[in-house]
Amino acid sequence: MAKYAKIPEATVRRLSNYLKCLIDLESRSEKVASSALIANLCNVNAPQVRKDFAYFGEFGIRGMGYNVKELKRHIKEILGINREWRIAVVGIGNMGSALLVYKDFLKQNYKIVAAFDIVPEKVIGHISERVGKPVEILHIDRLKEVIKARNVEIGIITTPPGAAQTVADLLIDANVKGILNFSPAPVKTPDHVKLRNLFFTSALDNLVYYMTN
Amino acid sequence: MAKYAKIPEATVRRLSNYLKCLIDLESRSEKVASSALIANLCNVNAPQVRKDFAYFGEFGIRGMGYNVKELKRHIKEILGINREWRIAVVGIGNMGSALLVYKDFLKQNYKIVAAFDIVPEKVIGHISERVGKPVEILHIDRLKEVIKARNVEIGIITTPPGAAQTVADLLIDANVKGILNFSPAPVKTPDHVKLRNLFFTSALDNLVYYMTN
DNA sequence: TATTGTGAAGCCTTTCACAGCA
DNA sequence: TGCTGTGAAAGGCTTCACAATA
Repeated sequence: MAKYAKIPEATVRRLSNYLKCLIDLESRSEKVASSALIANLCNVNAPQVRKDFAYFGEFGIRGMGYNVKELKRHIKEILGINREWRIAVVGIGNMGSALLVYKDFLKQNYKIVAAFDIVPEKVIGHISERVGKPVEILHIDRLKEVIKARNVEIGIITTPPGAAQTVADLLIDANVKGILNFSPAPVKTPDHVKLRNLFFTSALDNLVYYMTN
Repeated sequence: MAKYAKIPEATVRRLSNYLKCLIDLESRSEKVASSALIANLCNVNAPQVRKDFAYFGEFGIRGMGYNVKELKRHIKEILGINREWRIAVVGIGNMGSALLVYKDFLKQNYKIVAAFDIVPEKVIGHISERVGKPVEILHIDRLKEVIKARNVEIGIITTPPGAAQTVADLLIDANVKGILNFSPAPVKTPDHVKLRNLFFTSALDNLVYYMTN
């Protein structure tokens, strides 16, 4: 851990975008990409791209560009996603059940190995009708036990906002190391449990700001 | 438009977080909040909060804090979300149908007034079973016509990645002013159509980076 | 007294220009 | 020749300390 020198937060944020572009390039059988091409695809500029990559080594080829496959591997390594991460989803409403079958997670080594709800009987129906039963929905009472048994490290919260903090506390108590909160309520975690809030309306708010101003 | 002086991008990003906190405070009947309280709820620090608010006026009360309701109104105004925004969702799979009934959109004046798919007959079934029929699912051939008729300004893309750019081009041609892309493929728009990509896996990538490092 | 609003300092990030290399 | 890697400069953002004031 802490294998690389201090990398700017902004760079870390861009790395997963670069990764998306590289996956796209790979799917189009492109072997090599210049910083200018990547910059164009990711809506940044070329020196930025080069500087970002330079933080974790020199592996471009002067006069040519970057090897797509190799670069992809490097980025995955630096982000720490070059291995499987086991995830639990809590709150199996519309959003939660959509995540349970979200294909992009699987592609990227994110594996949902547990799902919880406060009324599991209620939700099993509509999920199995639509998408089969990707993972059994369990009562939230079993959260701690199952999270330990299945080596879950990340919890995703997709409950209504009122329940978000309660669920976060359950996840923290069950020793997850990170929480991704999709519910539109801010949640608090202690320092040793990393947190990311993903508010859909924030993305819209941001879009609207730049549409208006 | 451009009513306020240049506001840092980072500040704009934080504004919708502050808004979420204020909504939360309001629901707990808090009338006044200090910068320290807001900072704590939003995981930033107090001078940051004050500076952010100071960009668009002076409306704190020294010795007291900020009036929650008034502050909320101000932030909504600056973000441009003090009016209804009409949205179309394209691609009614699991994620798309979850968005169609996403309650937080409604609460915040975001109104989904159109939904499109390439096989509308196929998806109507599973949606109506689960959540009623919030809005009729139409064939994507009617996108341009319906978007104009219903005054849609924002398009949300929830198709598989392979279709994302094609759909973006349709939306651009139909004269939307902004696009929110949920599909895990980068999309390009001309300068006059604002774009925001919302990659779920990026949030996880980011979380994992800070869990690992 | 408590808390805001803010200039100035410090820090971090981006951009630039070009040396270095395939 | 073309594109990377990078030091230095510029720019932007955050933090700090404190004056202002309800």
